[in-house]
Amino acid sequence: MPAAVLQLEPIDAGEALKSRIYLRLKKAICSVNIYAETGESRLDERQLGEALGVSRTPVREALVRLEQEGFVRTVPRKGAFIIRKKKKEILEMIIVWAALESMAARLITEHATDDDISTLRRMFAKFDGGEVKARIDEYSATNISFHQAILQLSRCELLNQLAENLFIHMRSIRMQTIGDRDRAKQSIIDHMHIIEALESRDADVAERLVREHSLNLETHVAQHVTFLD
Amino acid sequence: MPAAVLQLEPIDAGEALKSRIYLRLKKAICSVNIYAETGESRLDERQLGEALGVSRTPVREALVRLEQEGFVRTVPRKGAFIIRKKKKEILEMIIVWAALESMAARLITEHATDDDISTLRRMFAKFDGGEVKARIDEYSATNISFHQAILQLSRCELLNQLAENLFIHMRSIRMQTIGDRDRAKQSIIDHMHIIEALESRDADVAERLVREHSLNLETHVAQHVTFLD
DNA sequence: ATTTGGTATATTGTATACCAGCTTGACTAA
DNA sequence: TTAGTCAAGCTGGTATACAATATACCAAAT
Repeated sequence: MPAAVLQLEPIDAGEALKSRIYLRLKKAICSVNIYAETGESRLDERQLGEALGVSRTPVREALVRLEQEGFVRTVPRKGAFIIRKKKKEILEMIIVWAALESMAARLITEHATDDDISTLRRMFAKFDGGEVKARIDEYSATNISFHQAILQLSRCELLNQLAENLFIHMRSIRMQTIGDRDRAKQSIIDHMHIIEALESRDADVAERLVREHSLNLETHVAQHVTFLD
Repeated sequence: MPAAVLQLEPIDAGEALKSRIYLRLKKAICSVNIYAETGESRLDERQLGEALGVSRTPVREALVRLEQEGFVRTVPRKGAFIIRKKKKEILEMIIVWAALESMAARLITEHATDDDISTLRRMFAKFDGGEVKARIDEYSATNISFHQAILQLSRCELLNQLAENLFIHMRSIRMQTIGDRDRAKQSIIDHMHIIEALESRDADVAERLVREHSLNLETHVAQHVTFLD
């Protein structure tokens, strides 16, 4: 006699402790790690393990991953510290970001649907009046979402993944520079031009505009940012 | 009295076992991991530790790093396996590589010395005769070195670092496609154009040529490569 | 003979034990 | 008072022990 056929999902046997710990720590770091922070930032393995109810081993493996991603630095015999990037490293990150995001823009012109692109335009609808400066915090969030959306719409997972690790730092930088001079106003203008290029499916222009937008940020940081180092 | 100021290099306080193991394993994987390999590719923690004369713990931490970088995949309760990328992932890597290398080319036109750039040209001197196909293996090595050199001359550490992790896969792909059709011949032509653009410090052209050179590889792989999956 | 279930074994995941190197602070001597 | 030394205890690095699970093999039943 035939056995009864049950439709069963395979149970998720894994995503072991180390992965869950990794995600917890990353989340915690991302929500704290503002460059404004001043205090010491050492992560005590025993303390973390105790707080999470596990031993040091999986905590250490999570820390190794975080180190590999550039979120923490472990000094032999001293411990793991949340990283605050040097200005030079920030500038390099912006350059790499420019490379990744401009390629993403190129891919969008080739692969994305019109509907996808229209979501970008809708993000800025509420700032049509032009009073950007008055709602600078709100605009800052939109600004950041815009750049994240560019990466996601590229439909290139690897591009997304690499950008993701730069993102936490980029977010801090963008938040702390958006208020300078009339960068917000220029930002919204740049974004509109980028959207127009995407809508007209002009890969070369879209790529160039995105790159220049990022590299402008790089120049600005190089010249005016003093809160690093 | 003011203390004498001595310029002292910080001594290398360790680079603990896990780092050295990590480098060893990475090197070993890079030198073996050809997509031609067929056999099982599991890495036995105990065995590795024994071979290196250490316990499993530092081996595991090295494996976590390698996993994070995409060289191995660990399956819960089963172990770590050297990764063979799917075709889709290879294509994404080539796209990301194009983004990184084209940005590197741009940076070269801005930062590199004439002497730096001349080293690129010298790499191809021995193939001046045009008999590339006869020495395809030798040319393949030069081809790969060329792309590596572009990244290095950019003087952007982060760009280099990110490209480094894609490199092992790119190398395999390049080695296995350089013999197809007359790709070698076209390759050397492309490279010369790239060098000319760099020499004339034309950022836009250099960037475009590098990008197109990579994306041509992507198209070729998409259409003709069958040894994946 | 084939299939099924159990058991033995091997291997990873996690916890704990132990070691080495710093850091700190107190005590002593100049 | 100050500098120097020594000891104790933190803290991370490594090794090992224990638990959980996957795989392979074998025996028994149909």
